[in-house]
Amino acid sequence: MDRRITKKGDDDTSGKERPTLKTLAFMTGLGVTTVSRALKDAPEIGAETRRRVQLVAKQIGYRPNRAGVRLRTGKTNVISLVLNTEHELMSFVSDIIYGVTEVIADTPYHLIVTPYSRSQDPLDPVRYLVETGSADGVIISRTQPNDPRARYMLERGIPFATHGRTDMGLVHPYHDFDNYTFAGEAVRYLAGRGRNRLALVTPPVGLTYYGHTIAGFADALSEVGASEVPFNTVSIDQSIEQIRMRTAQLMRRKDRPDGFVSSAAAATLAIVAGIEDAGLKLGRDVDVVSKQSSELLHLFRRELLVVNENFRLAGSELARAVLGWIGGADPGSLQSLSTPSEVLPYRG
Amino acid sequence: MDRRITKKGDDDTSGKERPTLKTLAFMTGLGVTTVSRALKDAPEIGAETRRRVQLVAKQIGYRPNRAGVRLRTGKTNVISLVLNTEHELMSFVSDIIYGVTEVIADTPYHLIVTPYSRSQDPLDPVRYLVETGSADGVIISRTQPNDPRARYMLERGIPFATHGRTDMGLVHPYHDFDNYTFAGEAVRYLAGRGRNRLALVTPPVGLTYYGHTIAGFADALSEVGASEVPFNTVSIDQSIEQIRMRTAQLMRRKDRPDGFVSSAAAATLAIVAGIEDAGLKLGRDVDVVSKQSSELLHLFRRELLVVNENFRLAGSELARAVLGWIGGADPGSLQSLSTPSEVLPYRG
DNA sequence: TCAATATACTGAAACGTTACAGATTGCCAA
DNA sequence: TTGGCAATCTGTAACGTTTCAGTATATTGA
Repeated sequence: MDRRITKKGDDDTSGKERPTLKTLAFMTGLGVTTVSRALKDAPEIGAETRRRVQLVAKQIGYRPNRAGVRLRTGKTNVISLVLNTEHELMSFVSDIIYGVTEVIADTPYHLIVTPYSRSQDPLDPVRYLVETGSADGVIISRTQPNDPRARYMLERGIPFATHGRTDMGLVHPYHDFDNYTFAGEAVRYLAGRGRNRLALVTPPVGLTYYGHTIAGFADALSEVGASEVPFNTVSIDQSIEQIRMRTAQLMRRKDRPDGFVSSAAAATLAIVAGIEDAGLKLGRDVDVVSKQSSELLHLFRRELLVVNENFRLAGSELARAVLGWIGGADPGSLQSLSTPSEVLPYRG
Repeated sequence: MDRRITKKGDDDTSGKERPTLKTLAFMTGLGVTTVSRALKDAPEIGAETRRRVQLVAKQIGYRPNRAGVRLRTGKTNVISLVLNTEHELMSFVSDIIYGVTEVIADTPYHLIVTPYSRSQDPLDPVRYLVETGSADGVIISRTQPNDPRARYMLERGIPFATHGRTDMGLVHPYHDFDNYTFAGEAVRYLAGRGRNRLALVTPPVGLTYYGHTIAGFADALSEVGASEVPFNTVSIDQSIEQIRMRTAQLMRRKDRPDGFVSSAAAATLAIVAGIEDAGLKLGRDVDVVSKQSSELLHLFRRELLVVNENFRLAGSELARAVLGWIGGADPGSLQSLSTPSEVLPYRG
């Protein structure tokens, strides 16, 4: 069945059909080739012709057919955001998405979301995208120091950006939050309040920023002369209940910490619940510094100390980076690091 | 510049190139037409040929080229989720996305996210999608009783599903949470605890579920003989600070409410903050029943009373609905309503 | 036996775009 | 005048798919 409504004749300018190059060619009396080139400012088209074509195109609202372009050139005008469906339950995903869409709004690009589940190899969705040529650029998160996805995409020459850095001696665009500084500042702040037995709620083991975080934590600890209370059984991608229970256990011991540094807001809620389960009071018995991506923690407990991480910004930076690489920029110049805010106590 | 690496000859089965129908045709010794039809189980293809083609296709990992299909047939294999970038900051967006992706995972469909900002006409992105033929199906939220987007898509004959119902006498797929029942149950529960001066934190005025919510609230109020404390200056898409401030003002008045029904978790945080700003205590001076989409409110204050709304389910249902309509099902049969959980107090 | 018919397959055209290899025109130098 | 060249423009083919209108072969009916 043919979708077209008008009959086979080529010369219809009449109907409701979407205009194509052929339509423009007919209206201007030029050939489709000329029209095509005029629209992309090719040099061998006369200045007046060019203006004329572009005017008509604007008037009738011509938009290139994506399928045509994609079939002919391989260019999809698609950026794919690859997301883990299990871990990234947490809200910040929508912030990243909005950050990305903000940047690509004025471009011909579309954003497609490519999910994968815990059980899958994280490489699967990336391989799919590359093999089927479904995107011009890819954004991945949950980046690892030695990340097979980044390695694969570098090999295959497809532009991408990672949320978080790698450590493979390979250069590619990324955006990262400076978690080394975050953890360090958190420790220094707690030390400033006289806390000196600190526990760290780490990012997921294996991700690059896990390393950054524990390094910042450890370095600052020795700098200020505080000590670490090991809390290795907990990381932020565990369930709320797990974290809460483990925290309560920890806080009932005599050698309990008097300060926490938490890498995620959701985990912080659980930490606080655990602290209170153990009958202790936030701000008196223990202080908690936590990252957050929306301004909610101070509503939760005003004693909490927060550092803001802006995921919408991350999304924007990542989008800019991929687009930059697609546009031919040097990958090494498309790396950005976001500096943590100061540690912020509640200000009434 | 030609993308292809191998030379012009048509008969390459050698290289790393992605297999096409032509490749399959060459390998099987058939024509491309036959291969095409064999792959889609057309009746005029011999049973053995069909199996042979499908086997080879599986072996070499043939996947139809989306651009080719789209150009020829107009089928995009894309579902678009249209989102407001300003209001829907709140976390549940990611849940919807994951719900959608879960359903389309085993289909050839991709999910694209089409954003629009507050300033824009909500119809704009929908018009864009339809005019450029960018999607086979659309999912919209923030549905209004008389929704121009739904009307437009019905006119243009493009399958869609709405998150929330309309009230235009037109039939189309939707998924909705039963907010009438939610508000009613909340009132009854509060009345059961002896609360009889209740305030409602409404959904955004103008959306369909605003009406459902206030109706459920009002009906239950008169049923149990409680009275409403007007709180019209507040709705859930206001800023945290606004809600908090207004709540504090309200709670300092002598005719303050002794119960709240809140339509969103984020607003509830602000409500509680406002209550406490006024020096009152949750559970003693006032009770709050709130919807939530993740299990966080009980961590926040255990005195809170919650009702769960599952947005991941909503995403799945919406996706199923659009796919169903695309697949030719009766739109009227693709409507679903999700029943609220009971009101849940904290259970240690 | 012959025509009608069913079965299994096929080439060509088209969707909208861009790259390639011309074609046409005018102008200038020799 | 003529050859050469630059400036503009154009037709054809190709990307991978599906549909249309066949063709070739076997099967059936009388």
